[in-house]
Amino acid sequence: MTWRTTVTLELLPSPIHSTQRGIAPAHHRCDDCPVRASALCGSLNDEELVSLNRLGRRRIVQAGQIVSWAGDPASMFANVISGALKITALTVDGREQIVGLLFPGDFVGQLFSDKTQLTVTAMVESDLCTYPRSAFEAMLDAFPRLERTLLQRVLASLNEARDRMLTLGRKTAQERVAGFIQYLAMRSGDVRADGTVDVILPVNRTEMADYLGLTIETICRQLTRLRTMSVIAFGASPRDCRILDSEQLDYLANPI
Amino acid sequence: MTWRTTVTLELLPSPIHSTQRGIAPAHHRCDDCPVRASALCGSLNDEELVSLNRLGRRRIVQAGQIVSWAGDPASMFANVISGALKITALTVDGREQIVGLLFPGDFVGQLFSDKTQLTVTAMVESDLCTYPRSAFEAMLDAFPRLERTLLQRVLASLNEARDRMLTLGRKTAQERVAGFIQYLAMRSGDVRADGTVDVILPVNRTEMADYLGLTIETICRQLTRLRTMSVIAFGASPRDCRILDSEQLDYLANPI
DNA sequence: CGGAACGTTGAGCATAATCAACGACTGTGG
DNA sequence: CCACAGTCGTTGATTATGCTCAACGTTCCG
Repeated sequence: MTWRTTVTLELLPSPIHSTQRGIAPAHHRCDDCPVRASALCGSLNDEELVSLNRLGRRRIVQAGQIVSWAGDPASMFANVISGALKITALTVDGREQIVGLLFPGDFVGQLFSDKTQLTVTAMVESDLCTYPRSAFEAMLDAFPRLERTLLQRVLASLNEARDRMLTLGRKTAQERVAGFIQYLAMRSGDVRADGTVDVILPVNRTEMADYLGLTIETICRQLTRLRTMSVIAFGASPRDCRILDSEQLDYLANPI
Repeated sequence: MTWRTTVTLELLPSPIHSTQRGIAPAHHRCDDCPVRASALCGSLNDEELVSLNRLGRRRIVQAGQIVSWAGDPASMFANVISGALKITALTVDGREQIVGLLFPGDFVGQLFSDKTQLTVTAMVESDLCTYPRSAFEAMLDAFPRLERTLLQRVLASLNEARDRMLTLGRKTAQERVAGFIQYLAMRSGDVRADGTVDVILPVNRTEMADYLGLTIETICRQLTRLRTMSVIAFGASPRDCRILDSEQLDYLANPI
């Protein structure tokens, strides 16, 4: 049994045929929320959480479904409980750029602004904990620690956005692709006994291209190149990636 | 007297031979601060400003001088009183991307984070109102309105950063250059009686290239192209730009 | 079996980068 | 005063990187 034939996709539900349907109960318990520690709510104590609890509604969005449209009034705010979403910007003639990815613990939504130029789409079935925007803004007034945590998150997002500007403005295709795999490995890679690292790509080739400002063909060619160089290998699915040579990958992502 | 020969550079002090030297008095009056309305401090009342006043120090930085180095401990926070600065990110081999421009009323500095990967450099002689980072963070605790204003600013910067990702990842050289001139016109253009708009480019060609993710030669060729098409014209200096055909410029920036 | 979505590979092309030369302007020092 | 160096901006010739267009393979369902 080789890596190439036996490894299966575990982390991500298939985008095509998700089985779960329906809407979670209106009120849920924050106590056993899987992202309580990592989400914004982590800055609140049990007592304060009760207020939030009353406001929050669970919402399950299917793969491909749009959560928030560019140009729409920004009326919602939400925490991601599970799944994966993309934030995209579009040119008038339809070229797409993914400007951010959202995973469990991240938040969605424009605050203090009536319109958004961005679209949020679920890439796989995702579970959101949503609040009316105005109610959440009121919570920020009431709980300074919540606001401070939000500020820190937004500052971190801004730093990440600026780092991505360097990638999009100045890096070659090879550096972008190698750097993306490296970033995913750092974020959620599984280091194995022999030093190789398993990474499940959370996006398909098209999304990878839209994230890195390249075309799908260029993504494929660069991945093939990395595979030919034995820097990475693929498992059963083209989303199961194993890093064979982290040092070389780092060099390709950040040459001299 | 034609536009091409008579218009002079007014807004920006020459980057080469600035005459003013020295350091402003340690304590200044916020009352007659030129950016009081537009800077973060605008959210404070007169009484609260007294506390800030005690902490702030004026600092004049010369053109080309670095205010904050990538990798340095982030110990300073400042408001821009006058001038223009750039925030840059660098690849390991020295390619540069300008990830943000700073003008009077904007703030400089990393908060709640011990290191920064970004470098801030004065493009022309600039006047800053600086605070020790820790002291400013304490002010945020004391004055919730200050923190709220900061949060709104950072959210706006994040939106701008994401918009720039679309430019850097998906737009052509023509769209980038036309869009940049359009952006400057919207921000600080001077509309004339005949409908043309005067814009003083706050950056030289190299900085324009580093901002738009292009080379200096491509910038020149695109500007020449716009000039040949009579969409823009240049005055005495290559930084004095006049928009002759705003409609066409908009079409070139956002085709179909 | 057939269609749809996704992924890969090839051939040719176009956009922007690279390399090079030159003009305008400014300040410096002989 | 003029020669010179330095910076900035412009233009030309050539190249290369990544895009476009096209074909085809695989997988998964209906």
